[in-house]
Amino acid sequence: MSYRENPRPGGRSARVQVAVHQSVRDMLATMDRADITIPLIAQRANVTPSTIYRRWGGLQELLADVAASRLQPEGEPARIGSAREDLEAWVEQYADEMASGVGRQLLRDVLSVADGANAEKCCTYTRSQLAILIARAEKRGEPFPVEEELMDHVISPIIYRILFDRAPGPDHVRNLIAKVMPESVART
Amino acid sequence: MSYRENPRPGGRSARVQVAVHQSVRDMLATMDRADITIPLIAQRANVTPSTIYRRWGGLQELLADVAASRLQPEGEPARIGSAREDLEAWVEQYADEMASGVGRQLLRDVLSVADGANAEKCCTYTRSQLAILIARAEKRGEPFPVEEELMDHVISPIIYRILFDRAPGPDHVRNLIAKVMPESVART
DNA sequence: CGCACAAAAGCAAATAATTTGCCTTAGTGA
DNA sequence: TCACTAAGGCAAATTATTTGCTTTTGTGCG
Repeated sequence: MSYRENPRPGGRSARVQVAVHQSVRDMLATMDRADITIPLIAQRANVTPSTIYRRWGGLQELLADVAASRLQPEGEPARIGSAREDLEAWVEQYADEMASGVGRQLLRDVLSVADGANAEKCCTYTRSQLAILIARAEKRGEPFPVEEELMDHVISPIIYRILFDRAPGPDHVRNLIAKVMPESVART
Repeated sequence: MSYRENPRPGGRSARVQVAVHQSVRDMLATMDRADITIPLIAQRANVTPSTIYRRWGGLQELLADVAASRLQPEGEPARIGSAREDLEAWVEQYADEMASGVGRQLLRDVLSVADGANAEKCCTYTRSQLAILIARAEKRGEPFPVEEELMDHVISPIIYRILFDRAPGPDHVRNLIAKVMPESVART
């Protein structure tokens, strides 16, 4: 009565997935999210609603799935200058993206589903971007915080504020970074 | 076509609210959340579904509302010993509650709605508990972190991990606290 | 005290979404 | 090429949601 596993690479199943995701992205971009319904998505993607219900379960799950794929980073963090500068640039962009209306909504979508798989995915994406920055610093011999510190003391505060409070300003973001950089331990 | 403002103190409106909230709590405690529907809640609360739809808008909003009220702290942080000990005890309990299945779900519910009012509420609750701890420390002349530091470097990492990753263990929580305590600035 | 008013609830019909059983189609591998 | 299987289509049945209209209930005023 319901069959959704991970689709085989090139089959019909995969095409449907792409069409449905695309349809959702289009709709998210052009209409009010409250007006998005599965029958509408299905129509635009040229599939029947029952296909979507069987594969995803419901609107929330579908939105979470789409959101997770949109939160996947598109490339490596830019190379600006020192490892620290790279980090600052990347984090600032990350914070801006997540704090934007769209970003916020993606975060909510990803979190609103009981199955934490999508949320974990997006944490993994972030870690892997940070890992790249850390590797660069190491290669160049620059002192740099470890991943855990960055996650706990830079990423977490940013996301927490975005989700529960007001988005952090650029100065605050820079401050968070300053605090975890190995040199600047001194601080009251 | 829809009338939901903040209800007058003692009226019928307030009674309905209590009944509906109660009904939701009961159901959350006894059944699978996926089986909870507005018609069921309405039946148990002895109101009609349309009342709920008009007052809350939908299931997500109602769940978010109930979740926010359940996240409200019930009393002051316990007095254990030093300000730091009080903080440790409170944070540990907080982390445990939030990391539990129920807590996690409450967080998700509160976040899953576009209107951030409920999420902000729960951030405010946390701040006010911390403020109490800070005030105690000040009164006793014990050195203590400021609110912002606690929010950014203790609460945020805990909640981030709970939402996106694995729940932090008690040792990690203690570590986070150790880092923000004014004495223990020294650390690589 | 009782009356008029307004806000919110009830009711029920109309609409829309979701679920499900059964059938068809398209990929897969022998 | 053929049989097999997983996934999609279709349509009927079920549920949830919306909405117009009516009724109830608290509130404040005379």
